[in-house]
Amino acid sequence: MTPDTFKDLVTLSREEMYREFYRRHRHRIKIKKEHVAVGNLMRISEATLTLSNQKGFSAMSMRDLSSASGLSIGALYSYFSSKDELLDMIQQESLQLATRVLDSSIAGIDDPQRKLRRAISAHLHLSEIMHPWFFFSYMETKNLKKDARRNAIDIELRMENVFAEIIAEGQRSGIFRDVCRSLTAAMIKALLQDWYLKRWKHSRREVTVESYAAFVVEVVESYLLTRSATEGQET
Amino acid sequence: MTPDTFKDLVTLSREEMYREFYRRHRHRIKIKKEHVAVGNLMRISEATLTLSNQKGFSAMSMRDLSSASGLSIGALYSYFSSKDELLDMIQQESLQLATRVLDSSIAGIDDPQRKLRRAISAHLHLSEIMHPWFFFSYMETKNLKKDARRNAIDIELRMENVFAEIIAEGQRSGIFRDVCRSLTAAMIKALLQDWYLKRWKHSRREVTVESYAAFVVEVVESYLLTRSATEGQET
DNA sequence: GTCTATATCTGGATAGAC
DNA sequence: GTCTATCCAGATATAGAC
Repeated sequence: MTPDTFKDLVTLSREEMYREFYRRHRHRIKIKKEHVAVGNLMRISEATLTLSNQKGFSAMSMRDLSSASGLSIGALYSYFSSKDELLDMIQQESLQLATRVLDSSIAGIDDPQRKLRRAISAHLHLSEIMHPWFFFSYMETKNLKKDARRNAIDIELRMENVFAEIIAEGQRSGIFRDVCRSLTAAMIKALLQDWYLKRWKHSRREVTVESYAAFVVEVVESYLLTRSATEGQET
Repeated sequence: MTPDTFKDLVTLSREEMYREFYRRHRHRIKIKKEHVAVGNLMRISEATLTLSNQKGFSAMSMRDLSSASGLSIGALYSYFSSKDELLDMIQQESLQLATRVLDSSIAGIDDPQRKLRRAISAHLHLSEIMHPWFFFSYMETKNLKKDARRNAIDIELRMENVFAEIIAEGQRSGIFRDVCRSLTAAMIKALLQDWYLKRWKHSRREVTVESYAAFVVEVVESYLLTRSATEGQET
């Protein structure tokens, strides 16, 4: 998957994405004209992400959000009924989108090694495009209310499990060594998360998504591939 | 380094540690009787860490802190002059302690491979004992004021650089392959951080510090060691 | 649908008694 | 050194005009 085709896959939806967002949360939103609601949801979400990622969601006041989004405080409350609900909506949306895109990115691939590479690359590219969402989701999870937090953790574990499953397939077909699947999957997740959590560091060093993806694949494969497979791999 | 000797190395200081803490920040603290100040600083810090790590520092109110620490609000302000200063004090303390312990843990070791293993193990054990401090430090960095944040980032990079240096030494002496040092060091850091950021996950899976350390070493070495060194390594 | 104005409450911080 | 009482800025949330 080249970055461009991937970017197309996701960006064509930016307009669409907020329409989906609106539809999924229609029941809590007072505004009924779709095109109005979608446009404002966009402004609200983007302002929330920017402000929260700078100083944290709970330190962002409604006044801040009002002036950054261009809507009055009163208007904001037509889109959610409390600040906590806003947190919830954004969190849910980002998790849903991530799982949906990832699942579809590996659908129909059989070869475990290709599948693993694809999953890594897709996750990195997605987090690149959706950077503010991923960062927000990670940092604010612990500030969610109990139920929502449990849900977020569930989804995170399910995503990690996608990697564990791929590794299991590779082990069954004999191309991956017999290492601990859950630790290896956790390691991959940690490396993927580091990309969006420490983006300033990587971009200061002029590391691109592609080169980072290549690096992660190299590390993971040097650990996972059986010796014979490794030798078959090399230049 | 066994866990016990390491634990001893650090825990003998819990009392001591807060005395150091007090001395380093004496200039901003109004209370002059050392034994009083040290005891209260302990209560204040521990309550702050617990509350902040649950719901975030900015969501913790002084009233929360007052009842959790057992000191009145008025008394709290004898130990710091603003909530931000409290954040600062704890952040600084945890960074200082971490660098100090890490530096000393690898001092005097020459062999790069042993040095690398030792640095990894020391970091993991330290973050295990000081878990709340590490978690706090990571999560609240972005909420610091500009100067303090820059300082925190500096220290983080310097710690990462310790790993890069070790790798460089290993490359010079020919036992490590010629891979990108900064990416590899960043990877190690990410894996070390994952240990304290996702501790609930690892402990639910009954992964111990030792087994996690062994895993990280295995992954890193399988990537870093030259083929001949690897074969020399194996069973 | 959106705004302005405002009610109500919570937060950080201080003053002064003990 | 510590506590209680209190100040007041700034927070969330609502009401009602447009």
